[in-house]
Amino acid sequence: MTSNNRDSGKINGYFYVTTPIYYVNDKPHIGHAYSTVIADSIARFKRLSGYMVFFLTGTDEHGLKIEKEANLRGMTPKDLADSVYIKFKELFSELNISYDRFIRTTDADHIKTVRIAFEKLLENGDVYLSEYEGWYCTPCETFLTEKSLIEGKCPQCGRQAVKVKEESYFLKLDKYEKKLLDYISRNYGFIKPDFRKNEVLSFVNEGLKNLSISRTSFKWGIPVPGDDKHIIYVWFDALLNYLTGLGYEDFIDGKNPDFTSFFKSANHIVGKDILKFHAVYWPIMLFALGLEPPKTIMAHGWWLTDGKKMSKSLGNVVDPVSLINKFGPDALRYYLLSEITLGLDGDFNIDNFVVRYNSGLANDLGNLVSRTAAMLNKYTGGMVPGGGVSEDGAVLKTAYDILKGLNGRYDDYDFAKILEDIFRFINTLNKYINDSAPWKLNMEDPEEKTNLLKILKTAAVSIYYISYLIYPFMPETSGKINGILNIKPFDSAGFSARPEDMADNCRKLFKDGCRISEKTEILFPRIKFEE
RNA sequence: GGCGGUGUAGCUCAGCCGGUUAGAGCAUACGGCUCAUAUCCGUAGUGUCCGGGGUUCAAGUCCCUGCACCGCCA
Repeated sequence: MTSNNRDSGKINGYFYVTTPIYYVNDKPHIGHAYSTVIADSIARFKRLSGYMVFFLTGTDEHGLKIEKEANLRGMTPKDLADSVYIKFKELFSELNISYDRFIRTTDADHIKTVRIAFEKLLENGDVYLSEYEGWYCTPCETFLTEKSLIEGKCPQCGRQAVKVKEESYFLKLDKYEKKLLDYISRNYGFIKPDFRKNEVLSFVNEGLKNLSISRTSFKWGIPVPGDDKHIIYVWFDALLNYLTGLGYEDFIDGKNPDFTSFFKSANHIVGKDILKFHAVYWPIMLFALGLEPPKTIMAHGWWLTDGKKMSKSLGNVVDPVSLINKFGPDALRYYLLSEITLGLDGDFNIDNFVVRYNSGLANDLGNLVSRTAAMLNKYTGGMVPGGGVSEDGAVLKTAYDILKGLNGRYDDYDFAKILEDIFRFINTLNKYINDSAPWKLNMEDPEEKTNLLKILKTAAVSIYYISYLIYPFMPETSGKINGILNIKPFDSAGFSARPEDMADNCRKLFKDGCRISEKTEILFPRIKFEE
């Protein structure tokens, strides 16, 4: 699973990407698949570009909600976590998620990291013991201001808030308020997309109150070092997973030289609902620990079902596993990534899914590969012509133009645009084949033969480019295409190619021609609507 | 209540600093091809660019206002 480019001699930089860690109170839905696929795609692209990549995902397993749910089911919280965590792991395996580590907040090294961090902040005074008096929403584990209550109820969940007075540890937020504002405004691209940045800025501008980071009302969690009756707040615990995953403990001991380089490049992929924790509390925790904030917090939108928010009570929760079983992992990945632009919400609709599958994947891409392979086998005995035959310049220029803009598009997480470009290229190629009509050419005529070979080579080389371009989004399909072309897949050990290397790469690769495989697999069988 | 955003073809959306007949994909209709997964390619469209007012030689694009929807905060 792990792959980095340390040994390839072509290190292009460091890249650290994380998903949220998923709460184990319920099995995974399509939103979990979405965050994870985003992270996987960028991780794959960066690896392919020669970066040292570390990709972290995992599960968040502590907190009152888990304790309660476990009690309800008559099991221990850890047993509950074990049973749900495995479902996430299975989903990610079926989705071909190339994570380097799957972290659990119950892992021993994480618990140690949290304790180290807590003690450190206690020592430097950024965490202090005090007393909280006010309103509290038990299910949300959130302290509420009197003003925010709606008829005595929690504004978030609508349930009865209770008045509490208890001892609690607090994290100094006010101390770092200015520093945070400064950091956000000076670091373009820290919060993506941009309109979310404004929301965070206005939130911080209104002033931050110190954050309670311990609870005494339940047991399931990490106890405060030296003060066992306090359990560390689930968010303080959870956010620190991003440090554990990189080996914070070793870093503290001076045994982790890559830690700083990796963390500087951190990209946290999060849902819009947890942006505040990542863009406000997390950077302040890091300031307090003497670390720099991550490079980017990328907040994506939500998946709705037929226009409505997914919820168990509505019974409209989309199960990613059944979709994968029916349509394959890449069909789901393609749909998730192409249907949503940047940070906006998307609507999951199964009819639309099938339409997009048939028109884009089956008809355009799948059929292109299929017709090209068939012609090669029919006209040249399966040989892609070598260096003596040149490709059509206008067609390849389309590919070069996409490659030129690729790094920037990835920096913006603009996957929908990249896929749009790729599919425009696929159309260009289909049109090129139609217009030049190789089936009308006569192999016996020397001039027509030259032309035929040129057309087929253009198509084959272009398909290799397409395979490269779709690899981060649809790794399995890319692998199948390379299999048809008889070329090693893009995730072969030691292989890396930046977009700007691809032209050279292709020249070498096709210098002596190559023989494609005889039987060609249908990449995406058409789906009939009756199904 | 405060701040911000959105409203463009049947659907999903693109339209940067205002400038020729307003665009793309999907869906629809018709035509072409047969290498291919009954696939591919071409052509045709339709739009009071939310309503109203204003600035300008010129506004979907700027300003004001009304309506509708959405986000963050309270």
